Amino acid sequence: MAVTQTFQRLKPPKREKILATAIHEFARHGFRQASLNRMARMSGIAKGSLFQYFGTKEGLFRFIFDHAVELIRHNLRRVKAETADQDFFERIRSSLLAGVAFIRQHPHIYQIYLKMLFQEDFPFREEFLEKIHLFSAEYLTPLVEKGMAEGDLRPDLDVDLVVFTLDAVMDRFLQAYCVPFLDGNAAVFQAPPQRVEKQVGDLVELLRSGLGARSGGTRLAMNE
Amino acid sequence: MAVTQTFQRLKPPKREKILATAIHEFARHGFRQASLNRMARMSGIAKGSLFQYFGTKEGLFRFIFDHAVELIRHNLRRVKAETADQDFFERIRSSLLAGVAFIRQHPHIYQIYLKMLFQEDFPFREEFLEKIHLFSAEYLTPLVEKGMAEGDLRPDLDVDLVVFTLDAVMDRFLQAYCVPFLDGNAAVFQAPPQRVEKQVGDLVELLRSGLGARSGGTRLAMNE
Amino acid sequence: MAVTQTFQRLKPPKREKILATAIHEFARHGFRQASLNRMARMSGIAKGSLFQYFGTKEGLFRFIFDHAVELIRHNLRRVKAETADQDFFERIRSSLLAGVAFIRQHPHIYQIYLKMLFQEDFPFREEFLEKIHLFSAEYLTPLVEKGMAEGDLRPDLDVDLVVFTLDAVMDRFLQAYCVPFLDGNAAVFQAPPQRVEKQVGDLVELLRSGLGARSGGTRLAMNE
Amino acid sequence: MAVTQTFQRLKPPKREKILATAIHEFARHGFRQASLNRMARMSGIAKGSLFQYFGTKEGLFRFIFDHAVELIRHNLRRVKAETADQDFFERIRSSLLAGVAFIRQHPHIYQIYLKMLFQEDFPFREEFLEKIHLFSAEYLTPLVEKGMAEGDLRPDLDVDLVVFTLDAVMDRFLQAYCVPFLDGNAAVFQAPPQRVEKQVGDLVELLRSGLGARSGGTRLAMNE
DNA sequence: AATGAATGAGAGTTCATTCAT
DNA sequence: GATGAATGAACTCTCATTCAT
Repeated sequence: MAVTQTFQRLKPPKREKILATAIHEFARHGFRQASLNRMARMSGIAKGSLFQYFGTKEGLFRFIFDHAVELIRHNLRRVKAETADQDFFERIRSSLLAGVAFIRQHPHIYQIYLKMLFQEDFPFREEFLEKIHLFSAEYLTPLVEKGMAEGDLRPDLDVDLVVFTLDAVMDRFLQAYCVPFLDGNAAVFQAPPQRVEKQVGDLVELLRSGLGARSGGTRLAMNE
Repeated sequence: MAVTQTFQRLKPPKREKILATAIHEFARHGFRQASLNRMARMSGIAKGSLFQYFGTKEGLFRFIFDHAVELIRHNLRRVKAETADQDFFERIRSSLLAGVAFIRQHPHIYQIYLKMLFQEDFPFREEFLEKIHLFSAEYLTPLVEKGMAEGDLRPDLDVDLVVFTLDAVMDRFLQAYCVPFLDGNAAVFQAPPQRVEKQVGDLVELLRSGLGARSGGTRLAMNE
Repeated sequence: MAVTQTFQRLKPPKREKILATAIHEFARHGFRQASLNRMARMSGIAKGSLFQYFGTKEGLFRFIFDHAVELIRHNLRRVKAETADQDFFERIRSSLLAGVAFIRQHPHIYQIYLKMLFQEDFPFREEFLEKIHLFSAEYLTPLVEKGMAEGDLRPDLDVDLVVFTLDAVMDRFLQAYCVPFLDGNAAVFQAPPQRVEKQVGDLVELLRSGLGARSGGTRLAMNE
Repeated sequence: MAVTQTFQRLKPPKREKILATAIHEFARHGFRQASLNRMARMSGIAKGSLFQYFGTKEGLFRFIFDHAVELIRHNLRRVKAETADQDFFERIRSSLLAGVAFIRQHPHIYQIYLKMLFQEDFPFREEFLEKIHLFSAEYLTPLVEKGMAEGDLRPDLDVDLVVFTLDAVMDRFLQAYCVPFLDGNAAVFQAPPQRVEKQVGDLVELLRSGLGARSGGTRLAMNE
């Protein structure tokens, strides 16, 4: 167990304060460079207590990590359920908007995610990489399969390749759209809402014209 | 100048040894966590000498950085020139293969690149981000424009959106394909050559069917 | 605050030991050349602890500095009060003797004072120089003014010039008398007490004969 | 010998350059904190050469030191000779003005002098202190003795006490007047010439009224 | 259970000095 | 004789972790 009962039994405000401070610190500095000294100072908690609760720095990070995974998993499930009756490209649009909303709400967690992606000396990196494959494996794949079954997608496409491509494009869109709003210091994320609708819309239209069943830019052109 | 003449005048084997050790160290640990102590120990020189050569840790990194930028820029130019007469999608295929080859040859540089992408406290990160926009701005954009002018691409596409999509897909392909071969410790990159050809081929075919002039749309139109 | 509560809460013997060692070190070597390594070794504590207590080398020096300023200020006030009813030249004599006694009791602080006077790269040097002007401004000036008002001094004298001269002579006397007893290494200050009385006496008599009311100036004025 | 013949045989411009740079460096940073690296860089001379010429850092300082002592001694002798026919207080005035002129011409040497006064870890400090007693012993004492013999000074004065007082006052005057003009960085010494005449004049008048033959002392003597 | 003082290894950096060229 | 590359000790400072209170 990465965290003691002692911590779980703390009064919620204190627990939240510690959690928030730790997430903030790891988001700003990554794992190795994060300082327990700073965390203790900023959360007003004794340094020794942190060790009592989490054993080691790694134990604390483990706790944050699990917490974040849970948040994300829960979010994906919710979006999946709420969009079950939409057409394929609508679901993609909704997923992207949900992604932006999530990052807007939890910017620090997204920063930790970005850091973990390529920072090899994070602990659990292997496990982390496996877990984010959830997105493709558990989220996108069924979506694409359903989309093909229901005729929203061109029937000649390879499912895995489509999943790969969508994953790449969507992930990169989130990065391209959100990173500029992540303040280097804190988590100030305020993107103008009208712009994101437009940009997501354009991207989804491109995907639809390339992958959609009734697609084919030329034909549309000829029709006009 | 980030490096002294002293370093440039060293005997090549020694110079290479120091360079290789430094690249290795930065690739494994990022900037902040990289240790000049380790570098000195591993390259068999005195710690003080590193400072004589590069002034500061940042100076050393700057040197590695410029070296890498030069390597990449040179590579891109070469590929561009060598593929000038190919059709658009052939060029994309060649670019991807060249990318894989480059990473295979310089795995540590690729690791540093990946770390710099999201590790906020790298020095020169701003400059770095500007420089990798070269890829889109100076490399992909002209390619796409020429592809559209010569009728390889559907004429209804927005150039910027296509560039964004290609950038995302190609970058993610390189990550997806190459990262598993990057040993956490060192730079052991040995991917079976026949597989990369196949995978690049499949990806390019998907792009062609989605974005190519004679792609799905027309055929679907004929079907009706 | 230049020093943490941590330090203030230490058991007095340990606190004194650290303080004494630090004063000793700064007295011997000045600021830049003083070594926290040595201090830690000599006071038998860990190097890290010094930083826990004082934050930086400068913080430690700041603490010593404030401590010394307080000592000196307190001493001056005490002497001023205790000699309030004496005639001007008696007060000067008492001040000099008090100065010698102070240096005898706190030789290291006097050494630090001397170093700060002309060692330009001490921290707080500006502040320090301002503070020692206290001596002239807050201590000597009122003394001289009272001395003139009460007819102890020749009425034709310029107050500022007298203050300047007294400051110079007294300061130089303390240097000339005390420096030979300051061991280069440690703080061995043992001047034969009977000699200091004699020397101070002689000096004050010279001052009296030059500046005293019944001396030359007035008579010359009358002669003209 | 503190300096090799090699150095003495250098072409004068090079020799001067090295000397000037070294004086500048020791003036700015004192002995320990002065950096041979910087000296080598600023004088355009190889670091190794400095060691060839002077053996050690201390050897170099020794050379500067002797050079400075020679300059000062020469200056004192010149002033003494040039003022041989003046009255005592005129000579004091001339000496002060000559002191200001010397510092104006060699500000760096004066800075080194000030640093050596109280910086205990200068090499040769003992020897240095002995040598500056030259001023009192070889310069002031004969002046005072002659002044008394010729009736410029009150006959009741103790020669040593007068020498001590003059030494203190004159030294302190030079410090008080010149230090503000010594730029912390370089040696920019530009004091308005008309002011120094006035200030020296006032100080000398005070001395004359206190110590001069036609002042108080005689009358007191007559009173007895 | 909570604290925070103590620690020591390791970080980047500077520098006088040596010595092969 | 002149050079400047090489060195390693010492510097200030940080930090995760331990442990007595």
